[in-house]
Amino acid sequence: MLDRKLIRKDPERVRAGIAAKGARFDLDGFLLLDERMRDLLQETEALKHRRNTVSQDISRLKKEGGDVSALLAEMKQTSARIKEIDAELKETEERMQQIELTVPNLPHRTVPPGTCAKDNPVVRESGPIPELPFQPLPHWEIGETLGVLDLDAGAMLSGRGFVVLRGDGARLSRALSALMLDIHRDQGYLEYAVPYLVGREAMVGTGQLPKMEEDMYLCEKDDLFLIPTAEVPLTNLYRGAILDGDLLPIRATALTPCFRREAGSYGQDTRGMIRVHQFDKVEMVRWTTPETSYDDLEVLLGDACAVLDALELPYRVIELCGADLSFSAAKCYDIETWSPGVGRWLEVSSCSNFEDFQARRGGIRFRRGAGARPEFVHTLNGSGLALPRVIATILEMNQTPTGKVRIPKALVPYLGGQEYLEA
RNA sequence: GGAGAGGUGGCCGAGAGGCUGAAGGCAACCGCCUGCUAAGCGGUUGUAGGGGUAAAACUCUACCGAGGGUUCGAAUCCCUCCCUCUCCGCCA
Repeated sequence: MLDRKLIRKDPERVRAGIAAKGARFDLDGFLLLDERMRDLLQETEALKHRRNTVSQDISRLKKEGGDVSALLAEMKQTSARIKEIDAELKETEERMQQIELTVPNLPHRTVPPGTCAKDNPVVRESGPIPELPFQPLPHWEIGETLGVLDLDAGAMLSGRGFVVLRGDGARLSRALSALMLDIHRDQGYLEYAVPYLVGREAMVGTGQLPKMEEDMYLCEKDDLFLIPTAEVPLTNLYRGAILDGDLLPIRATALTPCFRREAGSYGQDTRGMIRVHQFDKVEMVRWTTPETSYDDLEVLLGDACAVLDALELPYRVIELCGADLSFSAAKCYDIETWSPGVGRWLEVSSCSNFEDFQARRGGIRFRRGAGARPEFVHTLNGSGLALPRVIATILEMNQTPTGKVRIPKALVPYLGGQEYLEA
């Protein structure tokens, strides 16, 4: 949610920011509603003031035995009028809130302009991509041959886009999760285990609702959503809270499955484990102050890259241009790792600063000291990392001509000393 | 799922139609005093929104779990919902 005062005071800046994201918003209509709302507010508040004072008079006069019938009659009318105005006020306010929930966050001034993914500049590369001295296979072939990946079983159980990991594949996934969580714990993140089903309010708080409802799995009986990312339960942990400023930045991490309908993405990236409806991901969230949040974003990005460094996987960091930024983000870096089997860069992490956009929606604030006014925190999150694509690139980057797959050194202890995956 | 109890400020806790933004206590902050520490004394301390201002000051309105209703007037009466606790049932 944007600051209503900002929309009021600097509509052109809002207009420009939304345009940079390639979104549309009837700003003028909103401003009209806002003006109407304030007119109504003033009228009803003046009437309420009158009612409050007259009510006192009535009480006093009654005690003195005076005649209050004229005042009662007047107040009856006044109250009726107040009721009318308040009804319209409520409706106006609700309409404004509905609109506000669909207005995207504004991009930070440093966000590169652009209209599509091609305009995302590469801002960092881990190093040269090692060339494999033979024709690399895609992970689904390696996985099926080793018996660690069973796509048919996934499709049979739940349909296309669901995968089954088997034996060392499942163990590799578990080992990766543990490694990632340990790395982030060392970086100062508190580990959580959170619900995978959340209420509407949580989804509105982080910005998935109302706009992205079609992409979410919903358990209708209980009106609970399957989380698309641990960002939702984690960020909402502090919904409505006023945090102690001295404790910022607060850091949290969690491993959860993520559920995404991926509506409308049929035909794209459908092979193997690249785009699936359910996948495990380790997520990091930071709550911080407005003045430090962009430093936090760089730290967060580094915290995510550290996982790829540990796994010895080549990667690059791209910065999303305006049009490619998600609804809630003000700035975002994607980390991509190289998949020699698919011949493409695969996104394994997205690190974003939401500034106070989510904090406004969820009412997450902090106080700089005793007696200071509460201010909205800035929230950030980043994947650290999404598992399936990491598993895919490990299989592909570490494949050998004999069909074995070398396990990255950092993972070996998590697999009981095992150094290779083999059939 | 059934039965009961309850949700009031940072916390505890009174209030049972008007004099209550809310007693009392605790905590925090500021000042005084005490040669340390503790105690003591005085004062201050909620949130949101509107108006106002260069910014303040100031001012109005709302807020006692949420939403409706009754009334000139609701923390207080009525209805609905949510949450917490206790007991019973069911279940990994």
